[in-house]
Amino acid sequence: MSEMLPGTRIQRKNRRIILRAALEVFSRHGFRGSTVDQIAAEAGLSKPNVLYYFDSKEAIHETLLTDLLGTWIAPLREIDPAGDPQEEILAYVRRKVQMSRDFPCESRLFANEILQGAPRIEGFIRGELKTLVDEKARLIRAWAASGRINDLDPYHLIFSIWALTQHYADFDAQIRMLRDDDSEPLDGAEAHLLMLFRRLLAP
Amino acid sequence: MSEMLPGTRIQRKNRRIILRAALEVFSRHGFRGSTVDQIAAEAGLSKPNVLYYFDSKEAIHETLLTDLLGTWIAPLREIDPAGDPQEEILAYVRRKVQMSRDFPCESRLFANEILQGAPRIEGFIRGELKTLVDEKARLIRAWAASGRINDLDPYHLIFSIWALTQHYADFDAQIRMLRDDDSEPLDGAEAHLLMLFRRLLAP
DNA sequence: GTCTATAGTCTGATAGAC
DNA sequence: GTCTATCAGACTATAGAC
Repeated sequence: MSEMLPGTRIQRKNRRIILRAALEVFSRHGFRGSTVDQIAAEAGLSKPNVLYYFDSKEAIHETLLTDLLGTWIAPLREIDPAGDPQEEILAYVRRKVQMSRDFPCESRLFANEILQGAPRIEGFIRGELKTLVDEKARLIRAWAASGRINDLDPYHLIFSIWALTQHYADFDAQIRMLRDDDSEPLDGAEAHLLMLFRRLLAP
Repeated sequence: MSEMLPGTRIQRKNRRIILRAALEVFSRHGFRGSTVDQIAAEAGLSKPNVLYYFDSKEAIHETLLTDLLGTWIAPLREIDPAGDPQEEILAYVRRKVQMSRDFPCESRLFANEILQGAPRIEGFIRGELKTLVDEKARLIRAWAASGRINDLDPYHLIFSIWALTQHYADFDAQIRMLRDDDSEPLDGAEAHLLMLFRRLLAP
């Protein structure tokens, strides 16, 4: 958590500026495709100054990824076993749509990482994420067994939610080029996705 | 089309080997993140030899992208206005699943390009692809108006098909890490996706 | 056609003045 | 803390021997 690191107020502020700039750059070009120069320009600082606040380009990237993972996993964790099955899953879809709206760069940073084979977050995926996904998959299976939602493979259901919601952040460039109006694609998408999952989940 | 370029049999063969290797490398690390050294190693050739067959790293990447776009657009083009609406769309989903199965690297190459803002294929997307998508969107709207399928936004329907099918190629690394068995994720996915779209399209 | 050697450029990181 | 200057290594691309 970069907010809790020691340092003066100006130090913490500059670290935040650099992280924000680096997120913009890394999310577009990936780790290898990004340069410290680009990050510095985006942050409005000199290259040596960026490397004064972080030990290395790698350290900036690692900080971003680590900060991201907690945020990334939260919406799934919030699914409540005590709630109404259909409403809980639809609320999860809404939270994921909101994430694509509020954190498109974070979504692309994550996508870039997975596209590359997830070398830096393999531990997170096989550990924390897998434990949580397995737990929620058991919950969804139990809900299906009780007949309250359609009986479908819980893993493919979760993958479908990820695919559909993250697509609007990750493939944003393509979607905007294919649309005539300049309205936010996600506004129409939310209603579409909720309708889709309502139909899919109906017993 | 690289197959139609002039040259001896061995020249065409080496060009194919290089393109195959470059596809593997570019699809994982993006253009900037890939090196000619990596491509040469993957192809089993020396670095200068690779640059004997292609003018530059950029030229290899451009050849790959150009070759890809035709393949990429074909499944959508095949949707037949004269066919049964639901069956035509489900057949399209099947073709897209097959693409993720047969051409996962091509899918990731495309994803990498879009993530970066689609700088190299903006013309293709705004031109050829948009024309085709608009045409098929009108067709789907007409089908919905006739009451033969559920009335939904045709653009979001198409985006949903892209998101769900390509996810299994692009996020393959994550999906495999989250599964216990070593069966092909796409085998179960195809049945799941067909069920999903059958429910979504039902009038 | 394929190699070794290398030119020229870019990039990550550091030194040292202020 | 921030800058200019710069080094060391990696990278694309080419020259030239064979």
